[in-house]
Amino acid sequence: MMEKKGLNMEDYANIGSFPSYSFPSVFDLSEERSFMELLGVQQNMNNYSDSLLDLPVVVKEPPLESDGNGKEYSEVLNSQQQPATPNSSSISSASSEAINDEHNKTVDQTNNQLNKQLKAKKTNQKKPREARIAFMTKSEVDHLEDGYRWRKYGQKAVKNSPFPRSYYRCTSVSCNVKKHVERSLSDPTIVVTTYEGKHTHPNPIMSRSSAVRAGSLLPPPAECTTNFASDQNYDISQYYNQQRQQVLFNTLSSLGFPSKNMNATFSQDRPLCNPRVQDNGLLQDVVPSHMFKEE
DNA sequence: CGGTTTTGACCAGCGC
DNA sequence: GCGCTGGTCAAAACCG
Repeated sequence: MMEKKGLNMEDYANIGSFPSYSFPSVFDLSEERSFMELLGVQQNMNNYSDSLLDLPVVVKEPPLESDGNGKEYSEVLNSQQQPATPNSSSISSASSEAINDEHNKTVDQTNNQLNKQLKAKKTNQKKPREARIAFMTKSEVDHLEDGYRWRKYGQKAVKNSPFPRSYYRCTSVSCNVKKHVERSLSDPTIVVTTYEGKHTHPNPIMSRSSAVRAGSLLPPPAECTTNFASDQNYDISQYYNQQRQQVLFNTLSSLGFPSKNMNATFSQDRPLCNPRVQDNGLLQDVVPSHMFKEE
């Protein structure tokens, strides 16, 4: 079996320029195409770089319309995955196949859900549903900070999984955005966060200076690395967490979530350094532009 | 005290 | 019709 390595600093810096690969970004589900076919995306990606295995899949489900005949599509994007931390590269390397399996399973679950929804659509044309966007993120914490305030309103055990699914609702009045968070069964290091709906209000913590925007796919700036090397109190994994969260922000922005003045910062509690300033720290930095579809 | 989390109950959709 | 499952409700507990 091919040995796979986790992301190192060089990989991390290079993700932003990985070559374009050709696969459909829009999938016609009117043919009841299996989401398993989307695995081809991952398989194709495997041909390019091992490090791409560390990229999460973003599955964007369209809202289910009640009017019937329109074609449905689902878009698969790739956003930056939190790379393995220096101490956890083994997670990435050892779990490359696990991640693929996870992709399989998650995509399969999504497929099953969509098939059900398609079936329901064909029969009853029931109530429409908001578009859903699912993120697979490697994280130690279940509830990833995304800048919005959420109130947990439920938790359910998931069939065939020891990990419960938590349900959250945006706390802003008149904002009906919901999300649910669950851990992957086959790879508990992966958190699957599914957003439903669009926020009707600005992000409450989006007012910080753009000078600390951390949207790039670059390794920690030199001073951070230096600090990391010289200061044991500096947790470089925190930097990567912030990077990942920023990408989550940017991904949401790219997919139509409120994104004006998105000068996010996640570095309030990280005084040792500022991440490299990047004006174009959007998902486009890591995803070929042809993969985007305007709504 | 107000906001959030927890958790059992409830409901709807679906398959058999 | 029944059971299973996902999703939501709401009262109680918790917390700052």
